[in-house]
Amino acid sequence: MADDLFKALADPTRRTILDELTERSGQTLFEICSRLSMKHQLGISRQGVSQHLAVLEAAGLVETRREGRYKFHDLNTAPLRQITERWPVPHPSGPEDSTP
Amino acid sequence: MADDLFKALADPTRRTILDELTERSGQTLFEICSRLSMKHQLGISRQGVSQHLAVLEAAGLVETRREGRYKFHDLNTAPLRQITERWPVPHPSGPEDSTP
DNA sequence: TTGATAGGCAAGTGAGCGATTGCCTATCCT
DNA sequence: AGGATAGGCAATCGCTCACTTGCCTATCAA
Repeated sequence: MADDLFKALADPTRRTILDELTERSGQTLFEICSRLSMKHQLGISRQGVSQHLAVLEAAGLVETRREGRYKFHDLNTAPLRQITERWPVPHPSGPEDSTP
Repeated sequence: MADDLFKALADPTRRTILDELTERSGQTLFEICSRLSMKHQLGISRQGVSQHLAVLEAAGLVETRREGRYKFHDLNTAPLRQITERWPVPHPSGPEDSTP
């Protein structure tokens, strides 16, 4: 359950994929591949990205829909709510509270 | 940076430790060891727990203070805020939205 | 000081994971 | 039909990581 979620977040490449889908949801595998190598200088194979997407999907962070030969990947951040529900985070409560 | 945070959350034992510290902050290593084996049936060595605590501390999720021969471990959930700041989570917006 | 308690350091081992490679299927265009 | 595009499956390799074992240091009580 939660295991899948945290495992999915554990990899930096997967987190970058989430960043890309945050910026633009509904991308195909090839689009994501291009972005990773262009914007992030990530030299990774198409299958590598595909496997990452599978892990993200297992965690519920990515949902997919097929249209013809295209498969679009949509972001779903809802599972992240589990985290702050499990370990309540105190309010920022006004100005920054730097620890002197 | 964020790497330490997600790596720390990736392990189920470490998440259980966070649960225990949520319930009762300021425990010592031995207290945490006892709780893990008692309440959670986790057969893990003291050094194992110690290493986990070090990882959690590197992530900023646990802060420590020494008093004599005791070292107390306090929970700090503030780093978790990064997560929902990075990938905004939509409001539950009223009643539960179960996916039928 | 001796013994007991609380914790730390370091090396070794086994399993899981990220990544690649090679080949295969499905859809679209001409 | 044929080629090109978009994606999937499976086996393999290397490396990180969790965990253990063994020994060492520091604080407190008798």
